[in-house]
Amino acid sequence: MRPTVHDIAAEAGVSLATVDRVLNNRPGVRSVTRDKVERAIATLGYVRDVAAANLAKGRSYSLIFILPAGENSFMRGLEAEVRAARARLAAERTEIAILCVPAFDVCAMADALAEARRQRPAGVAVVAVDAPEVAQAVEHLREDGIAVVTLVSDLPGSTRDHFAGVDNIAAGRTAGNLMGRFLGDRAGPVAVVAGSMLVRDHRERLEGFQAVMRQCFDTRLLLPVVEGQDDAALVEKLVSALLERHPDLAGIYSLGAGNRGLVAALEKAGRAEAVCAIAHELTPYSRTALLSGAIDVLLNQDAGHEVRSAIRVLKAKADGLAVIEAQERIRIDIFLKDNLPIEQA
Amino acid sequence: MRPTVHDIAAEAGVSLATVDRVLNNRPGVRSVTRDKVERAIATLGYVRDVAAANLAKGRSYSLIFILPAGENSFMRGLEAEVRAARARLAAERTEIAILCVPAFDVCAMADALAEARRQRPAGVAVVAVDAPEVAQAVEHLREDGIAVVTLVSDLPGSTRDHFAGVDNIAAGRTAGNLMGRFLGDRAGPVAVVAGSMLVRDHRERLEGFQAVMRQCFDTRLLLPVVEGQDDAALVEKLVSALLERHPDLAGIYSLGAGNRGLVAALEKAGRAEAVCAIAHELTPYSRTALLSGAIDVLLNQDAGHEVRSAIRVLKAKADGLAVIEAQERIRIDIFLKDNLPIEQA
DNA sequence: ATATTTTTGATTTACGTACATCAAATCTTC
DNA sequence: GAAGATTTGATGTACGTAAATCAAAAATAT
Repeated sequence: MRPTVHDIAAEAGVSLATVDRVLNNRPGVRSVTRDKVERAIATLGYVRDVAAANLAKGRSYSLIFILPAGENSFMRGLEAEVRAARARLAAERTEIAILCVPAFDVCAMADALAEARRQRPAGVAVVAVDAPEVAQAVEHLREDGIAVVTLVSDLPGSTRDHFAGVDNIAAGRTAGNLMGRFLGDRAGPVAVVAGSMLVRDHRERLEGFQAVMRQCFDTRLLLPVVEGQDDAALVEKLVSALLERHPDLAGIYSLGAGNRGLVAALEKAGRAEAVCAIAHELTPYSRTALLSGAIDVLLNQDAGHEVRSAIRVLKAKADGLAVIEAQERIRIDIFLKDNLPIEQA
Repeated sequence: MRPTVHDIAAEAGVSLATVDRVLNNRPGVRSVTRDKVERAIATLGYVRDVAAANLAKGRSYSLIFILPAGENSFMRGLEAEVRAARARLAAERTEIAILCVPAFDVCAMADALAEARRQRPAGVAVVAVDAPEVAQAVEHLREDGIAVVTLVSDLPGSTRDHFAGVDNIAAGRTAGNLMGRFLGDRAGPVAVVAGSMLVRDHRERLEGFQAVMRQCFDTRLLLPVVEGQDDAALVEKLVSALLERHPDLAGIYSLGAGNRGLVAALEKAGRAEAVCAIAHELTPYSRTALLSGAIDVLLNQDAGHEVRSAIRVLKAKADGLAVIEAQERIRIDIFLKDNLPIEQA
């Protein structure tokens, strides 16, 4: 049987009230007495029952998630994961509210953060737009003792408690390594399609990709980056142009969204097989393209993991507890058609 | 404020006792009354506070982990993860005991399972040896209503509740795909080093690897499998022989343990760079080899994830709850030197 | 209508911890 | 050794649910 506070009191030869004073370090205990109690705790191996403690304290966690609106598949998947987590955590004194704001809109995001602050939650998770106004709004939250976690996209200039997302430089490097090795001695240049260089993730992926290509595959010609604004139609136009201009194009690294356009362009040109395509994020579209061979490798961040990690960290930070960094590291998934997880309904 | 059972009683116009009868489906409630209560639950959006319920019930989970003894790096890492989880879960009414049994010893494992059964835990997690006696012992546990999860290595002939591990056929296919593409047009045969064909994981990895090589890279000569018994010294000897016999050896897939031997052989022959090596499990040794270039790709299963997943599933099964399959799927990590996680102390 | 069974209400205790109050005991200090 | 301050004990209530008891009410059977 696990020891309780009563057992500690008996073992230490003090009253329950004194044990309580020691456990919750309240004043009015002589150090000799405190020692006695602490020794009893150690010998009996007492650990506080957090469930009972939270019940007694009436502790509950209210969290707010701020996500970009719009029809980005990945972001909608992320939202679905937040909703799933909310349903599960309803039974565990944790309430989650979701705020959707227009994508890439600095003012809207700052406003949403201010609104979140007004609601005085225990913590806020935000897919951050990398702007000073947003960093400023995060500071205000932190000043009010609200835990803040950035999700997917970080905000390095701020004092956010934690970033729940992948190392995008490493992701870019990985893409570079795979591209270089997959192409081997095959001739032809490599193109990079980004969403926008204004977004931190994309800049970092590009940086990593270019670094590896320069370092390890320096004979390979790297074409200038084109920006598709994460828009499928624009991406298709740009990639079609690339394919036309470079009949010997060997590979394409698509580090943003809009993969539908990439695949459409490749297939219309009849070069889906010939060109080695590496893209990001597993969505219904990219899954199909991977299986058909139009895309060769998909790099992915698991939205479910990111959301669950963000929640764990927010709760821990709200209670002033340490987080296990190793457990909260979000890994870069590499999917080939052979290790694609079964599609879920 | 979240509604409580009292609120339900008030809303439904019945007593607390009746609400309790409905919630815990005890007998003695007319269906009309039951409906009233259920409607109140729905309208107020009541969800049972599991922490309070478990406290009241005095519910606690005792789990037993059965792991192979020996100096296998991966298994010791797994044990460390179990210990870490035990320390964390002590505060959450979950007690974990660890039983180590000699590796690959069918009798010892059956005995351990019988011993576990005697202790009447809520659940048992076991790194299963694939043998009928073990499956039989698992049946006995299940008959006693004890939840059973296989860990890392499955036991398909049994009625275990769940398998917490990776799809090893997919892992083998992934290795095959990467090997084929990394080698490209380079000439030379590919060798496979297994631990033992008596172990299910290894058989499955081999099956997947061979299938992809035959299917997609059929011009590549695949040498007959050699078995290194997961022993570094033996692996070194076998790989050295392979290197000598095949001066044009292009690649090696090591699907078992003993990577120290693999790397030693490659380095002594001065062919660490030239030969494309794909191996399994991230350990301090394999990490070094990946960074030095001796190993080109590491496939890994995250022991921490597997342990935490096993615990979640065991608790859910013990309570007769459903598990979220998507959340419990253990992914195959693919590590290149570029996406290797920071080493933890 | 009465007897019998079934359903419901009212109330209490318990789980392990937090927190508050007030009295009693023990220390300081002069 | 008395006055004051500090430390400790005893006790009660609360959190939200589970589970039990016994009485009261309502339904059903005779």
